[in-house]
Amino acid sequence: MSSRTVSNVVNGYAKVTDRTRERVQRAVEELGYRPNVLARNLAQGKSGQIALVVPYLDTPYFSELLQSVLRAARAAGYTVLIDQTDGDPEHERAFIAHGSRRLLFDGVIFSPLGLDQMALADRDPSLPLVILGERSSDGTFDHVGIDDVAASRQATDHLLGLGRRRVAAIGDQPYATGEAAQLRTRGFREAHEARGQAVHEDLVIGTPRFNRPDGAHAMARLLDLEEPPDAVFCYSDLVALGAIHTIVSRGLRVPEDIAVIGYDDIEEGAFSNPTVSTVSPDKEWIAATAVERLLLRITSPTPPPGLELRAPHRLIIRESSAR
Amino acid sequence: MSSRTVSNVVNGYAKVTDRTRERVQRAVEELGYRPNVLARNLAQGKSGQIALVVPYLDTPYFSELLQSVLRAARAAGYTVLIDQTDGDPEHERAFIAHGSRRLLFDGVIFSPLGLDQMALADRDPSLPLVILGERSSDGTFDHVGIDDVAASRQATDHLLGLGRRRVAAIGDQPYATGEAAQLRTRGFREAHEARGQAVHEDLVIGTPRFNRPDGAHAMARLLDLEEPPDAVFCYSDLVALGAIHTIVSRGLRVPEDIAVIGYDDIEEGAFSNPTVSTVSPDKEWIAATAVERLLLRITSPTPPPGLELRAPHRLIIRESSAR
DNA sequence: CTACGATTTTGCAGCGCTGCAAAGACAGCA
DNA sequence: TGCTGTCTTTGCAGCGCTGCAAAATCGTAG
Repeated sequence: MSSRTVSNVVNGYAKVTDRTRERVQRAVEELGYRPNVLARNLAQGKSGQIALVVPYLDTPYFSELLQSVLRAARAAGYTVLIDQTDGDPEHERAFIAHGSRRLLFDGVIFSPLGLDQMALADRDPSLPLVILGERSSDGTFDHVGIDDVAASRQATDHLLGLGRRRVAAIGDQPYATGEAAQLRTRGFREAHEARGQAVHEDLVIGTPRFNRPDGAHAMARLLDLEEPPDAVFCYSDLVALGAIHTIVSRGLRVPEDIAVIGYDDIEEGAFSNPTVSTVSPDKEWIAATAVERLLLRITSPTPPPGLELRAPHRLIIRESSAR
Repeated sequence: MSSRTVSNVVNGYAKVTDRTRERVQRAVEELGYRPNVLARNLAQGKSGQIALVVPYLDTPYFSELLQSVLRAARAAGYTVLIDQTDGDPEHERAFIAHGSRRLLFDGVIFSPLGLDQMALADRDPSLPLVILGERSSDGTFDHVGIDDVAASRQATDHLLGLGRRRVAAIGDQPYATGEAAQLRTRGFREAHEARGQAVHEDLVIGTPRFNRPDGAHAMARLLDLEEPPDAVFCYSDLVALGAIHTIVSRGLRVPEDIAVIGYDDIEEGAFSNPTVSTVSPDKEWIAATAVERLLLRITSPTPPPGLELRAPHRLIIRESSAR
């Protein structure tokens, strides 16, 4: 009973007689043998791990996503290693750049924040990569995300359809790394155009990030205007929650005085007061697809073409923008 | 220039002449050499990874914790591998039981939910382990957590101090795996005793988990009572947010009609409407201490004694229980 | 110029597994 | 019984690194 035979049995590989299989299994049982993952990794040159790299882990959107990624990876026998970049371009680059720590993981699902399209191109081409969010694929990796422009157009149109005429947008980021924000702003504008309405440029507010304090501050600025908005399209649910916090603390009502819609559909928005209307991306679909494509990329002998994968999304109308 | 010498330089080890060091570094640079982590792992029998195992990753408390753990681990040159157990006892056991996948990680920071003290004892004793939450140490692992009884006593006392006389508790779990809940219930009772008040037994409500829907349902049951409570101590902030959601949707006011206090101090509670009073455990301290103890346990030749480490906590009073 | 101790470099073995190809076992048929 | 073809088992090499001990080098003293 050679070690090689044991290996065959343990891995379910190859042709093994039922008799041998049983004998080995009994021995394994008795001796409490456990295969050494490290040795297997070395011999195969693979780690059986994938990395999920996101800017912030305490952002509900990402932690909800992480959960789904974890599930999908586990189903395929992979473990998940995580890292948070804080949006730091250097840190982000290190992860995808030439080799770096490589080998710890067989592939990466990456949600870039600080890296623009240029920096993304300069990467280790042998590292299987799936990008989430708003960088478009250059053909060497897959990109999974919803159609931001369309979703933003729908959200904005919903507010305009309510009869609101001074619709604000919170979250614009008019610089190279703010692609996601810019797509949403584009959708915001398209919705106005489609209805023949002019965008109130003073109501388009930028924020450094997409979290609660950002939303709260931006909203305060909007309320300080001579003519405050009567509706707000927020580029994330957290921004929306921050904005609502400010509105309410100023004694105004949502949605009566100001209607609000967010983006991401985090659970929190379904229980807040008021509940928050939102653009709901299908996170389960995104996670499952990202993992599936990544594993394909890892196991495929020839690199598959880089795909642009559009996840489904829908508008969820709750109290914050009810009629 | 042997491979062994390169190894010495790369690891900063041993006595190496400046001249050799330089020569090696130049070569490394030119050839773009990267050490193979997998091989090093095998040779050393370590993986340089620690695992963080929690019941739910989309719970803000855990994702905020994860973030701090990640930071601490990274500072020590370790990568973090995560797993979510969904509170499944089998899954939890597999992680700490004899060997299991072992070797993928050098140690585990574990927040058990489905495992009682008994099951916890039956584990691979060679696996460095730090427990978070409410299992007490049996001397072979460290335990990090706040003093739940004291914290709960303080929270309840705060409500009683507001002059409220019908104080409810949401989150009790009177079964083996509900230790955390039971400690909080004990604190709840102690606070009543200290003030010579009787606990209204019908106002102590159990919940299967500690999330928003649980809080919302439990609150609905409380409001359906003949004599509803005028204050509620919730065993998590999510429960509190769910409860507030129900209260408000029934047309009642927080804190005027019902005061609410939660537990965990998640960011959400600072921006909700109303903002939520809470028991704030020092998460940064917990994460840093857990990682520190775990690494000590991993690197120490003789296993250090299992410590009970009490993290600091404080009461944060916000709108939901303002006077 | 040789000898010796101290320091740096090198070589070898081995971590435990898998890929590959050779060896062995077995069954069928002449 | 002997031979062939097929299927199963085995042995060896090697993944790339580190621990250990031997070999080489260097500096200094006799």
